[in-house]
Amino acid sequence: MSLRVIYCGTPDFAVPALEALARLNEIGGEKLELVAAYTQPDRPAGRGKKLTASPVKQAAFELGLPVEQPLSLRDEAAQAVMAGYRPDLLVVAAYGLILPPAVLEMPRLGAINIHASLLPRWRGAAPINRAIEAGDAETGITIMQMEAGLDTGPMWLTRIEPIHPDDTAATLHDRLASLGAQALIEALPAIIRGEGAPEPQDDAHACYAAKLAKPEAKVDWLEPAALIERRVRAFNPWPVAQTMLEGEPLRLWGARVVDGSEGATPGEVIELSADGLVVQTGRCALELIRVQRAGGRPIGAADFARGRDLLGVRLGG
RNA sequence: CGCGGGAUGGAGCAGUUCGGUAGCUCGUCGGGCUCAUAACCCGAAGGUCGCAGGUUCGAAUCCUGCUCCCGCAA
Repeated sequence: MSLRVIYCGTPDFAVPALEALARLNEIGGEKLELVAAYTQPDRPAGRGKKLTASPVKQAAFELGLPVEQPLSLRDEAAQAVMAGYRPDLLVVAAYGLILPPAVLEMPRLGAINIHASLLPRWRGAAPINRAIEAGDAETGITIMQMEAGLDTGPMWLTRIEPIHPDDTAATLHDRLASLGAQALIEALPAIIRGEGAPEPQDDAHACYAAKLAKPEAKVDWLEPAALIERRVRAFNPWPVAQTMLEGEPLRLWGARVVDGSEGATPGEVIELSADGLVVQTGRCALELIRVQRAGGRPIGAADFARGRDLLGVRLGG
């Protein structure tokens, strides 16, 4: 007997699990057959607006997998195409398209999802970023059975991952992507054999991780330094915390909380330190360690400050 | 052909408008001062000005082509 699997994913996060699946010949006593990869359609992206294939599409191409990129899975034609692959199981990771009930019910074993948080906390699109922004001490991976609701399905397996004080969304993302692949492989045998039952989520403890939006990246210097510092890490590598300096955007890639100065205006540069520059906030101050101006690469804030007269300058606005 | 910025000693920048000695803040090295120092003083080394071609007596600067980096927008 063989198990026919369709993989659905789009960004980098979904690549390690796809590759891990591709390396397996059998699982849970059954022959594993990856029959197709579903990913979002190519979109104009980057400078020059060139059509760009998703990371999952590129990975699938290298694995020699058929790739499907429907605009939606709500219409019957797309569902018929999927049915043609005769899937026994859907594995979904950050796919970005809604799977309607007809799709969830099509495979014998349904659809399972790799979610980058400890559900029911941080259901939704940006769990990694929101966990850092909120200052969570730990997060993790949940392998869950998908149902119609947004990340509401019962959980097969949970893996915890600590959030380090210097973690950015980029570093945590990489660890979780890798952990997600491991957790998937670990959870699959029981799922395939129908052993045990997934644990329902406690909706009372649910919270939602709203998708990141560019406008959020703008720093409000009236906020506490601790929150701004978490956002600097949560928004790295995208959309990147940002402020305005003398009419030009300045992106913040690294910062740390330090003592503030009495009487200083939030947003004011109150000190040039060995590592960078210190900016007053609503509570305490933020020492900028790594910054980037438009047109330039990220550089140490101390380097940035060289040759510039920044003391007393007001950021933001 | 989406809009735009940039490449100048090890770092960050000015100089390009209007062609004429390679400059600033640091760092490095040497020396001095100091109980001492990331402080201060004196001195030195270090640059094919992204690449290629063109104009010119003369190009970092003007013209043409190319490479690489990046912001916005998606």
